[in-house]
Amino acid sequence: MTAANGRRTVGADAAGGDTVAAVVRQWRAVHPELDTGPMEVIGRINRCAALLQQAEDAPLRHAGLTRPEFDLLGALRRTGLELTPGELARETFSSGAAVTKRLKQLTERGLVERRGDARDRRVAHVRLTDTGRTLVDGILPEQLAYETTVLSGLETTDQRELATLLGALLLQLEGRLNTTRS
Amino acid sequence: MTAANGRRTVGADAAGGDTVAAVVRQWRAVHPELDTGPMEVIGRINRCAALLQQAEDAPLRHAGLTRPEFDLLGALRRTGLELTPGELARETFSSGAAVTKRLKQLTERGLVERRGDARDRRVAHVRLTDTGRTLVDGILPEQLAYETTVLSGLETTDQRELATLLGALLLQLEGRLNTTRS
DNA sequence: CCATTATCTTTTACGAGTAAAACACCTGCT
DNA sequence: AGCAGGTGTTTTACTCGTAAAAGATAATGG
Repeated sequence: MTAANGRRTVGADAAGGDTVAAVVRQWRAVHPELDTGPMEVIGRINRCAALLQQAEDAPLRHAGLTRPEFDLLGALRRTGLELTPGELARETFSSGAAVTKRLKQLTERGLVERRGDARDRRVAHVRLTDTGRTLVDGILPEQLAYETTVLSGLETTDQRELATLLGALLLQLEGRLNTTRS
Repeated sequence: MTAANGRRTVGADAAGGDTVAAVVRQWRAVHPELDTGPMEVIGRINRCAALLQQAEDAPLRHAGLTRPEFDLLGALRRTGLELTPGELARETFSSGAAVTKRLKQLTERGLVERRGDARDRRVAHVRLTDTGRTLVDGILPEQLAYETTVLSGLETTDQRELATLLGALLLQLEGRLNTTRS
């Protein structure tokens, strides 16, 4: 009872397939009456995200950045604008408090600068420094190249198909979750 | 310049599609020479995972459990065995330290019990209490029903196709990342 | 048989995110 | 003008995860 790698596993996952398939098999053996369809989608999305986050951040780590930090810098770079902390929070899907903390660190490292608004003194405007922009522009190609190799196990047509299906799902989720504030 | 919901956005995402598509369009405008293909897959996986985690845990929260806690209980339930902390860590893809902390809380709540090993006094064996098993068996159908509605925006055939593609990707990732310990 | 090394688990110190409150400032109404 | 309420940002208190070290025990090989 051993998986493809050397680690011993406890369950009925010897018979091939990914780890999520093994988990689903176990659940079906215990609760045959349940429809495990959703687990095969959601479980795999979560597991892929977890594995990708471990893997994909290698080029970032090399530059001393975390993914959330890079997302923040990237938002400034790809919009080409100065953004306020609130806008950065929306662009990076994180809380305002988290953005505040990240800005503090990125400012200390000289990657972004802040400037107060003349009219409305509550708001700040954040922009990339030259150093910050150079860093982003240097990392991005490496990051994309790395992601390309991570996905290289999948045919190009499958990658596109996957992107399309995920896009459709995402569209539903973003619509549903923004309206259904239960 | 407004997204489907009411929140103002800063970039060029008015033209429809999901938020990841909008981000990719911005990057392409700034760096037309880069192949943004991988972002459309990986970005969407990450974003889907983030949205699903907010949404999907509603039935769990209702039962006072976090997803990692439920994963731990679920591992015990679906294997039907007593598991050691180490095995639980592997089954739930988390660190040993995290498992230790969760076990402490779940034990205090009377959902799991521990028992020492007679032969090897380093290891502990953890099992569900009756309360714990009842809780898991009560939550699981709700959880699956909820996940079904979350995915209901996608045709059944598309869901299956998505599950298949994700399974193929996951198989690659799990193989690659377990061998390439860079 | 004892020392070294490996294994299993917990502890410690710390970093990072969150929700809620606090601040600071604007805006519109009377 | 002045205040009530709204908005943008930061602070506070807390939770949770992690890495690394510690602790305890087992296995191996001179």
